[in-house]
Amino acid sequence: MSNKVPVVQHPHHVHPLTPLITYSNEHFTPGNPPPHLQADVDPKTGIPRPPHPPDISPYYPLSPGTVGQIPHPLGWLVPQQGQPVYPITTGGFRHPYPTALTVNASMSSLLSSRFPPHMVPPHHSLHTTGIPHPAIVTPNVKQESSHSDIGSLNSSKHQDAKKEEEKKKQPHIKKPLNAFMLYMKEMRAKVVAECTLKESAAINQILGRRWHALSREEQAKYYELARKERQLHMQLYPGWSARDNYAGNYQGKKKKRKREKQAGEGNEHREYFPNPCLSLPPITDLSAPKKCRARFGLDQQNNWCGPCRRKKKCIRYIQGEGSCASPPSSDGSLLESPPSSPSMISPSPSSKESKPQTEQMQPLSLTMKPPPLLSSSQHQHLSMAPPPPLALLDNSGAGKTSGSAHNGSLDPSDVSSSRSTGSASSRPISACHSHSLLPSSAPTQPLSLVTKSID
DNA sequence: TCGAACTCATA
DNA sequence: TATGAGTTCGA
Repeated sequence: MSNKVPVVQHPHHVHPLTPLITYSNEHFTPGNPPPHLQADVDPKTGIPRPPHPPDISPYYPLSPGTVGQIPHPLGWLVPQQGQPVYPITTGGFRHPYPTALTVNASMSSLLSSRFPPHMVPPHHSLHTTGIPHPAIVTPNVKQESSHSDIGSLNSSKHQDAKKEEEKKKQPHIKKPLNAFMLYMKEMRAKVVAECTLKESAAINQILGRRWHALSREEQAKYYELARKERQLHMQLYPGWSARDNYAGNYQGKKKKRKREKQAGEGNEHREYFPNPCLSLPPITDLSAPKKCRARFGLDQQNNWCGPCRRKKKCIRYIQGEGSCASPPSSDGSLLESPPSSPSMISPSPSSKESKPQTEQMQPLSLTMKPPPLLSSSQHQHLSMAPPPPLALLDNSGAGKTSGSAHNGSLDPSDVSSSRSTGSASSRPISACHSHSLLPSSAPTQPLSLVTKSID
């Protein structure tokens, strides 16, 4: 990941509101020189960059001089005397934030934020503000590849390294955000606020569910937005294509090993838990330890069955003990006893074909990152813990997530308390989920999800 | 399969 | 501080 240069990206800077929130200079971090006095050159990349205050998305095409004016976020895209190159649909995106910020503005900033001016190819000189193009990341040319000098045993490797380095010197043109990404960017903050979630993975899951809960119309807007962004991207970088981006701009970034998608695991959970927050069981990985992993532990992976090694469905116990496929059903949670009828799964309006039932049985292994290295005994402990009582979330009528309408709380305290209390409480998750079912049990607490394992 | 955004944990 | 892992979806 040495090539992933966060030069122009800062996780917290993408909040759609930041452009408005942070316009005031008083918001600038004390000690920071006034933006206009700041050197605009990124020390790392040498690329001029906008003197954004820390809170402002570096993408946001605001030059210091524009502070206070709040120009149209797409201003840089708007040719002096022409129509915006990048017409933004004014379709009614919902307002993701409580502020008066229009979604259009928000979305516009999302878009424009990726296309600040100065990185635009020369022939597309749309602006002269000298703001780096967020979609272009000049990778840090690190010395890491110089290790090939050592002995230069392998001249070919050396050459490769050089080539790679040269590649690195070329700015990396980021892919335009796809529809989901746009949606994610916009909604992340909201989800975080609602659920007080910190774990990006969990948030993304929620966002994914919400995404599918969106009406087609809403999705279409994002698709359209993404399409436009792609078009714009293509305009800005005529030679660019997703493929090229991969083949040409690929900087040798180490691939993340993607978690094996456990047979559509994600989707069925989506179906089960329309409520973004509620949908995340406190301990999603509980099921995993029931497999070879639990049995043998991490230190005996050689004993695991193949699928388990690949984090796939354990075949051994499905066939042998069946514990994986059908964990002891102590409380009748849905997880343990898959829906007997498809009606249990209320398809979201835009959901794709429902997954095979077998997939529905897949344990939910999201959100919860189990302790990095659980000892076998710990795994055993986990495996003996009551199965995640995901229960009862009959999504009917809830398929369409209406944002904060789902005000379920997954406050860890709820979970823990519910665990130690009454019978119904032996289902921590259901307790959480039940907020929507049993409103009385849950005052309006900030949503929170337990993303860490519970003691 | 990769890459996009994002956060957290770790070396 | 940098990197990897983890999640999502689209291309």
